Amino acid sequence: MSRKPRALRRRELLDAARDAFVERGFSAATVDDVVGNAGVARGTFYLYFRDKRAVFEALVDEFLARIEACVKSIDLSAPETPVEQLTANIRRVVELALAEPAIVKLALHDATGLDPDLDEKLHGYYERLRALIDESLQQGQMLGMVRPGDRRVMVAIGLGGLKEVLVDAVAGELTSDAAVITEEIMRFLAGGLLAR
Amino acid sequence: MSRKPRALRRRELLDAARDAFVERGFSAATVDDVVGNAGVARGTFYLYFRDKRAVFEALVDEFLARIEACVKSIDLSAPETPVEQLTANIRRVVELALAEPAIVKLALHDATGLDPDLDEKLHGYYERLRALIDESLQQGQMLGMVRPGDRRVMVAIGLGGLKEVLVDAVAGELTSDAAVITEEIMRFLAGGLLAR
Amino acid sequence: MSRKPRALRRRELLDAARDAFVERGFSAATVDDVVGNAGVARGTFYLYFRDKRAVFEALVDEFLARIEACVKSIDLSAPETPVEQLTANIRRVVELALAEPAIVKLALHDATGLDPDLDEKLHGYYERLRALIDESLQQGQMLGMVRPGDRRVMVAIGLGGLKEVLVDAVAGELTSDAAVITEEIMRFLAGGLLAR
Amino acid sequence: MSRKPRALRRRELLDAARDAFVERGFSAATVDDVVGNAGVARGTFYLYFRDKRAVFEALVDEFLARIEACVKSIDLSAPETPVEQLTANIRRVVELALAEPAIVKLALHDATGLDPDLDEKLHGYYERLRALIDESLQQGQMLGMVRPGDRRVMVAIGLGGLKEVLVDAVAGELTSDAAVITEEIMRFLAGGLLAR
DNA sequence: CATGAATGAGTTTTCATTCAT
DNA sequence: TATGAATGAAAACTCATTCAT
Repeated sequence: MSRKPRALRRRELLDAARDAFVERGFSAATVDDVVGNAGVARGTFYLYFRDKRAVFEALVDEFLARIEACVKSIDLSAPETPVEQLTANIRRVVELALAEPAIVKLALHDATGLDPDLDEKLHGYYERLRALIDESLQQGQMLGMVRPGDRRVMVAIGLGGLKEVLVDAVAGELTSDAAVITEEIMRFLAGGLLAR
Repeated sequence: MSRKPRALRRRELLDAARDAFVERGFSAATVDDVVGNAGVARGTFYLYFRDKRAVFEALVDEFLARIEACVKSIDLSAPETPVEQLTANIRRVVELALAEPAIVKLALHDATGLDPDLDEKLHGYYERLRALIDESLQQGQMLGMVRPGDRRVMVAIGLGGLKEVLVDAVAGELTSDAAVITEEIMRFLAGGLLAR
Repeated sequence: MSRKPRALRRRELLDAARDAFVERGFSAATVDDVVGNAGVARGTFYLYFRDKRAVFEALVDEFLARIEACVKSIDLSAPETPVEQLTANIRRVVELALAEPAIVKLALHDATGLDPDLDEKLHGYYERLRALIDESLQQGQMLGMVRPGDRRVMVAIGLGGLKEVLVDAVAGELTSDAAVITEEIMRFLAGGLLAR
Repeated sequence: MSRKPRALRRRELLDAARDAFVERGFSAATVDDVVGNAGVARGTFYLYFRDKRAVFEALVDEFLARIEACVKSIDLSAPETPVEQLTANIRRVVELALAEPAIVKLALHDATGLDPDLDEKLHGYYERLRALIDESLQQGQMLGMVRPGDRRVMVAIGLGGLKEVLVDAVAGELTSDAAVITEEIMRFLAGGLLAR
């Protein structure tokens, strides 16, 4: 009926799908739910996405691209100190997550174990993120700014901790103050949990 | 066919289900896969479990019970120091995870977003675990052994970090040496990542 | 886009449809295939044909009309003998078939069992063709040029044999020499298969 | 509901499918039509056949197997003459066709152009039948019992004629007397159509 | 005339669950 | 207890056709 520019209709379907997935979970949500939310006919969905998995993938792609855009490599020649740059990176990620709670829930919480292909894709993204962080840690270790240790384990803890914080934050179980969360994360990174 | 003690048959079905779920994911795995693995007829499954969700729940229950059994409250009057007790707790969890990789994958990776009821159950478990850790942290803070800070964020980071380490470890992306993993975790808790 | 004379556009669509139907079969071929071959938009198709069946029908009509044009009634007062006239008829049909293999495949091979209306139409054509041949046979019998016998069976064998020869010929399983095929058919009609 | 032996249920579904296909044509008939005829639930169909094409294929297989069983190789050392044996072959085929009109309609009339795989299968069957006949003709030619000529064309005419006769016969457009049809076919083979 | 976005009825297919044997 | 045939609700997906632009 209402002829819309292709990109706009696609956007509507993405948003409708996001809502449907958040509300019912990816498996339980049906294409019917999605088109119902979008207010279009069933067939229209397939004009824009091959299948249900494809929308999900597009949503995740979109979110991960935005996450990646938040993370700038540490620049030693910049006026800000490396720790300041790291803090800024984390803060941007936290702010993005708080601004897009629905997608965080989807991408970090619901996206795994649904579909082998999708898992693989997510795995690839994580690998890239891990590599990025690993590299920074290595640089930091060489400069004596990061303590020595098994970097893969360090990355895993850091990334896992960050993910859980984000998920909990958007689930409303934590403060919604990005500054507080960021500061707390930095304290963890700087000194662990134990007093000395 | 072969009349087996009820408990044994149930065990076989649980194991068969675990394998099926790990291989194909909970949604994609069919009851047929499960009974196929177990070598019994379809109807038999329903003599032991109400439905497909029930086996999954039983598996998760079982695993979480074993996790909880690993975690002993810190006893200040014990001969071991609190840090030694914490280390032992973490080490037991890591060893359990490495011994039961399939279940880790299921419980920590796939169990989420499938079914509102199940999600709630898992959430409850996590809440209990969180409360346990939170309590310990509080105690530690009062004793001056844990630095001050927003405990909920501290718990989230710690738990998230631990989960990710376990998932990565069973995925074979990390060392399989429980001692190394435990030590690395403790260093993180003790001093964060940054050198000083 | 390119405004073309109506008849030309229609011709393009007919050819595009013929190709699509030959390649994928009538049922499997989609209107999309047709307009794709023709290089026009989907809607354009419906400016020229009521529906998918209509193009098919138009193609079959066209072909049957050309077949009928090949077949001239036997004229006893003509300078050529009846057998010569019959031979010429058959030869023209064979030549047409060899010149339009795609359409032969469609009209004789695929056209059937698709749609009751279309079936009826084809049946009507065959009836007319049968009647034409039957009439000639009757005339021939009266003149003593055709042996006696159940004319309906005779027609069926002759028509079926001719169809099969044409289908096989365009399928490349027989010689493509119209003269040879025609001669062989005439020998069959003249003396059957058995030696004497 | 009504538990039946597997083979019986399968038979019922085959018969139901045959009826559905004859009534509506293969493309138009739905799995729903089939299970409706059989009086079972939709899912039951898929317990016995992979899909719609599979039942059709099974029906055609069955019919062609029966056709092949009708055709005995000509045995020169038998007490019956070769022509008598040929006549008996043809008569058996005609009788089978008259006894199973529905399947004749399907296998000879509706089966082509629906599905490339199915077409190929049918084509294979025809090839075998053709080879069988070709061989007999060759033998006959060597013995001087069959006149010389392009055997492939001869086979095509014979087979096409036979098919058309059978289709017309079961369509009620010809006599239903197997003896008459057989005799008429033999006269055609023996002497063609033209008097001499 | 031409376009192609939108429609939605119509089919196929899967699979958790039941229940007669 | 064990079996596995049967069920049927539920989804995904296709595609001929329409119609606003």
